[in-house]
Amino acid sequence: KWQKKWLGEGIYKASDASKKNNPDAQRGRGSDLKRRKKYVLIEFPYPSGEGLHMGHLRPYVAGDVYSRYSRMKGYEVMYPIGWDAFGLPAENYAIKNKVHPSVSTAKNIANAKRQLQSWGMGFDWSREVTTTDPNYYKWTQWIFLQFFKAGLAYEATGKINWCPKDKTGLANEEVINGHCERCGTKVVEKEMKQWYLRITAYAEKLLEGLKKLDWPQGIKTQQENWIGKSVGALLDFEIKDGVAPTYVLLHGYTGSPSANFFPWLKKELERRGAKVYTPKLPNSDDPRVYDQVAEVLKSIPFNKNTVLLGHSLGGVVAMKVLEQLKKPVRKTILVSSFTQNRFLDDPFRSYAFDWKFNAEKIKSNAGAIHILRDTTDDTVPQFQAENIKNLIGGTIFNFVANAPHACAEKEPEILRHCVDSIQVFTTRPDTLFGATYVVLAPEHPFVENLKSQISNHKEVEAYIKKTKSKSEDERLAASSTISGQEKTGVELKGVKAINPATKEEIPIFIADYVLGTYGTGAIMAVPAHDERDRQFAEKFKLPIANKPLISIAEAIKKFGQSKIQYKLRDWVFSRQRYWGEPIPLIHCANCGVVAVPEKDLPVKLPKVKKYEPTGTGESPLAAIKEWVNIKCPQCGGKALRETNTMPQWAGSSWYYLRYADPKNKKEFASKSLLKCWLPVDVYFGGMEHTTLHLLYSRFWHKFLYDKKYVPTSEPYAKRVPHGIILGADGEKMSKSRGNIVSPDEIIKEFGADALRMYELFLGPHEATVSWNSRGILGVSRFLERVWKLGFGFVSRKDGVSLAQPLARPLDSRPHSSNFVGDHARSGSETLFLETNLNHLLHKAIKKVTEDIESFHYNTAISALMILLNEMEKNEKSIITNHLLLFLKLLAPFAPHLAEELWMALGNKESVHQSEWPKFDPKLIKEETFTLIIQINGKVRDQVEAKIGISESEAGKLAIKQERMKQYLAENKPKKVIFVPNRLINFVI
RNA sequence: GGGCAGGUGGCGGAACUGGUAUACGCGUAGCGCUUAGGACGCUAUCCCGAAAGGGUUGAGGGUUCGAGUCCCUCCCUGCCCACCA
Repeated sequence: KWQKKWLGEGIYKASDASKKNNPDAQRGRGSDLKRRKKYVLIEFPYPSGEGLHMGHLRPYVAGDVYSRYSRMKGYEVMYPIGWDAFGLPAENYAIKNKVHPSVSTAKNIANAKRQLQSWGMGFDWSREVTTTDPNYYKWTQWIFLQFFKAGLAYEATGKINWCPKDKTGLANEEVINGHCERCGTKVVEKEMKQWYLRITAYAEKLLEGLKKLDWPQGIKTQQENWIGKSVGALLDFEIKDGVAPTYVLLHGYTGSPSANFFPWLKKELERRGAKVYTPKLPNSDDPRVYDQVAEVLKSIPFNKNTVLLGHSLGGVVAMKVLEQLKKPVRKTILVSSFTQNRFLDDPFRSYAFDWKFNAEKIKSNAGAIHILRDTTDDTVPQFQAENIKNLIGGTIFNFVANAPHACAEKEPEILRHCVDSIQVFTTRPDTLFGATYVVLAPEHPFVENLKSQISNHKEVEAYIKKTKSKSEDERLAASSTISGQEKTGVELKGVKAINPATKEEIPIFIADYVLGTYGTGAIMAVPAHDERDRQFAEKFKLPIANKPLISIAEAIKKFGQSKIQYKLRDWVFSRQRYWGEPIPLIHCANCGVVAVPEKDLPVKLPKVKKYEPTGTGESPLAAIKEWVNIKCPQCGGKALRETNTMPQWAGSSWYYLRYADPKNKKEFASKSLLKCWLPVDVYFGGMEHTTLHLLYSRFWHKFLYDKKYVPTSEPYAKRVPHGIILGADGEKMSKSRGNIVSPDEIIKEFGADALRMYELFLGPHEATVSWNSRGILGVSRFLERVWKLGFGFVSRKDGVSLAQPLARPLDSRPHSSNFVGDHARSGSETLFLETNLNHLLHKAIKKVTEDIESFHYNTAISALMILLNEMEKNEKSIITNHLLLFLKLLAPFAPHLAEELWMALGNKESVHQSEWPKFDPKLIKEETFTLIIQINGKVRDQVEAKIGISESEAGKLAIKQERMKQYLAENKPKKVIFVPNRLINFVI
């Protein structure tokens, strides 16, 4: 009854002050209030086929109580709700049952909505949003394009976490102990081209912003650790004989020896004593291969110690040169090169070029082949690296160039491949003198790099193979017993590194205790200072040199560069699945990657026949030719749509912004409304989102803030996390355990008020609790007693007997006591009792108010129970006002019962629109207190005393007590401690 | 191994900046009301003891007139991270 009425009257609608276009204006009720809004947020649910469960109930009830309370306090409250409706389950359901996800999603939403309303949730339904609604994801795509335009969304080839069951790539944050966060399947590594969001660019801001947030320290620390900032240095350990005597550097199409990284690289190599040739290739704007090759062969002497480097088309020239050589060179480095006529940035004149290669000849002359691929290359397609490898072999090295297509002035990564050196990251550059060996991660490119020089190459290969085949479980087992576990590794024989400080030659190892994904994948080992290095050194009988430290600044200045390293990785942002927001980009053969123009947003998901992921790394969208094939919006030429979709985290990264302005068609939300509502004042949610949603949405928000689209630097001012609800057996609720308690069933049996109150009464909000089905009887009885007290009072007062609308049959016999109506009362005795009740009520007002504000709902309910016990004892002296106050305190917790009784007492306006009571300090003041009398700190007696009693009076009063005689008759107290209004302690 | 949160009756849990440990509820027992009841009401319920009294907050030590609360050592549980140089 009340749920319908509340919904009909829209009592939970948050009104926008901005309609008056004046967000700072006085709002809400109460004349002393200024800018009083409360934005209360809960994590919007995923509408699954199973419906909402206890896990949803906890934060939602907490948020509901808090918003009802805040509304009564006079705040303009926004407590919105929506649906995080993209995601795998809907898609998997579609695969199985051939039902379009939008159909099942709509059904599930309707069901969840019914549930939420039956729980008595006071959401503002007029602001409902759904992430799968094109009107919503239009803006998700729009925000993505802002990232893209800012260079914070990029496509790169790299190893990513791949879930074989869900057949999709995962973000780092979605991998839990090597398993898929969603389905629990073991995650494998897969090399794929993926879209990334450059969250690492915001690492420092995300860290900095935490400081001023009113979040629990534990949550902040977790985010800090996840971002994992380390301040240290990059140091280069050159390899003995790592510098070749001769270098030949070949520039690319339209290039010259004075462009890009060439001058810098030449200088660096010459500084190391090498001879460097950087020929100017003829006709570089209209290159004819044989002219260029002839020029190189004519002017440069090649020998077995030559390193040949070609950038871009220079790489093609290099290959052609190799076809002609008589003897092999030492090494060939191909930077951003290719084997097909596939320049993307210019109509390249191909007629003059010969795209047939003598692969065998090149292979035999090239020496070690390094194929350097800039993963951000926008000129040469990424797959060209594979083309080269297929043609002539060699190793692909991925790196992020300082400018796309390696066009920056300095590209140290290229230098590193010219001069054989190992770069390490360390937080202790001051211990450099004590570095007695170097350790590489097994996947470190160096091993391939110096293959020919490593004498025990077979042994090394075997070790690498072994570590790669180690299962996740084995790795976990190894790492969980770190201290006891023997470290493994293999020395790379035949090569040595040079400690830049001592100039000593030191051995190089590979070992799996060094991670390929952190820092540079290589460390300098200082066994004297590092426990892990010491363990390793002891096992392999390596020297442990206790050398003096140098200053960090000096070490960095002389031997390297300072470096701040984060554990945080860029966010893998593409998924090879159907049911997600299409990434709004277009691949054009001429223009490269082009953003879908804003006017064409949203890029709607097309209808498909098959939802199955292909498993090849392409989304099912790739199969829809008529959707994929499109004209390039820039040049009008043939182009293809990006077929990857966004991860589920996309829609939830900004939904709280949309709530401020859910119907807006021109922008994702108007600035004035954002200014009106932001930031979210209280955000209720689970611990499991600490390093996922909470981090992602802070990142989006900070980006939007930098672009001046949102008015605050942080989205959520306060975070209130909650513990999980376990089954009665203390285990996680699950179908297989059969310990699931459904909120819907509880409502059927006990009603929504009992469900809500018991959930809150179970324990502290942040604690893990078990659902004990019997325990709900406690709050259920409490509510029935409230009912009896209230209706007994009303029927007595009005002389009518009222129907009993409770589902549970109540005792039909008349209540044992006799109520006295307001008007029938008189006399000093009842007045005294009335005052006493006032005292108790006002104490409860104080307690309940404070407890709600600190989210100690369990003790707030306990205070209500104590109050009810007292009111029942004094029920003859209850007046209407007492009951009204009580109902107000009860209203946030048990909104239905409170409303029923409230209306029965003759009110016209809902209790939820009434004003939260203030306690009167005068009424709370106690006149007496229990003076505790202690001997040597042990309680021996107690006596009632007046508040404010002095020490000497208290002493006299205490000594008078009968029981004190045995202690104080013979001994004079050595010392007396008096705590005013509390205790007196005699030390004897 | 690291970080965070904890360890209080038969159970869920209270206890403000050190000041009556066990609030509130569940369960249990007795009584009342009942044809009966797993409904309702009343009473009792940390342990030992007939009582006086004594003991008790994971274990042990310390500071203090006084410690569940502060300090040290150790044990255990949950969550998160995990060889991050």
